[in-house]
Amino acid sequence: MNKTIENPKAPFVPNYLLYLLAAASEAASARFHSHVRTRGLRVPEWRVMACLTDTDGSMVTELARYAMIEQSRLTKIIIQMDARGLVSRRSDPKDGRRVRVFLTPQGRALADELVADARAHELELLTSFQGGDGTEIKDTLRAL
Amino acid sequence: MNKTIENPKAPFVPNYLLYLLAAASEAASARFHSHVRTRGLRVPEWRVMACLTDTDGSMVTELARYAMIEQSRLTKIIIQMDARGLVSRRSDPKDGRRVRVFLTPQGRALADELVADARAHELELLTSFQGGDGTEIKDTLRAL
DNA sequence: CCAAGAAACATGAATTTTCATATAAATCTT
DNA sequence: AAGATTTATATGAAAATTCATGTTTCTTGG
Repeated sequence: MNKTIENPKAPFVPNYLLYLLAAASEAASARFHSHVRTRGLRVPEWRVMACLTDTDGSMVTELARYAMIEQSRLTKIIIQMDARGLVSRRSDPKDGRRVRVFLTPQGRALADELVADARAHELELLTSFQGGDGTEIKDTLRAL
Repeated sequence: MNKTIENPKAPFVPNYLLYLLAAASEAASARFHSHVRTRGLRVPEWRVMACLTDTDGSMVTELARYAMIEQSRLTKIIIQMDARGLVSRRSDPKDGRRVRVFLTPQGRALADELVADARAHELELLTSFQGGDGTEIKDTLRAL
């Protein structure tokens, strides 16, 4: 009874969409994430910075949604980043409950640099693995 | 139709491949992951179970690669799952360093059930969002 | 206007995760 | 075959994350 010859069932995991998505995300990100760490940021911090380059001054809850980070976790991350001088937190004058988060000049400098690196890395990925501009993959991913 | 003219500052994040990958993975997984939790498992535990349905009896390091979980973390997860009776750990008689991990009957029952649920969920996802069998998306993801 | 409820953040305790390193068993070297 | 090296897993302390809930500040119906 040789299992290899007999084996009628295909493995589940390597063909499972959610696994492929997670694996692709991991694989595609690994190199850049380690670049991020060499710049002294952890991945969630980088996400926050990247989001802030788009929506500087957004409130914590908005930022949490945008960066896909749970709120209480984000609060703690932001407090640390504030302490490191990467962002500043100011309460919204129109609504005292809200805390708006801004990049500091130092934070912006780092963010801009990393965004540029990210763009370069993305370009590399897309050209080396697909040749195109990624429109197709991206549209597919957006559909999910 | 020229985005650049209408909106000179196109946002970075929503068009960034690594973000789209992470977001797609999150979004696609959210529902099923919460199903997994209702069955009393955390996501990494589910990953371990799913991998073991494919490669029951694999060693910790192999399992770590397959499940995309760092080794020392996996060791701790497996120890917990062992305590809960979901898996059993036996050292390899051929190589005393290795620890082979097996699903217990109880673990296998749960795993089989969840894999079936996962397949059903995957089918739902693919038909509702694409209509096809997902071959195309999957091939694209594998390429990354 | 006031009380009740909702929204936005913060907080604390329990749990997980990470990172570096310890331990132990095989393999290689000479 | 002893010592050195590598491989496999475990462990411990520090740090991060989760979950439930607390606090403060708006909002709204009566």
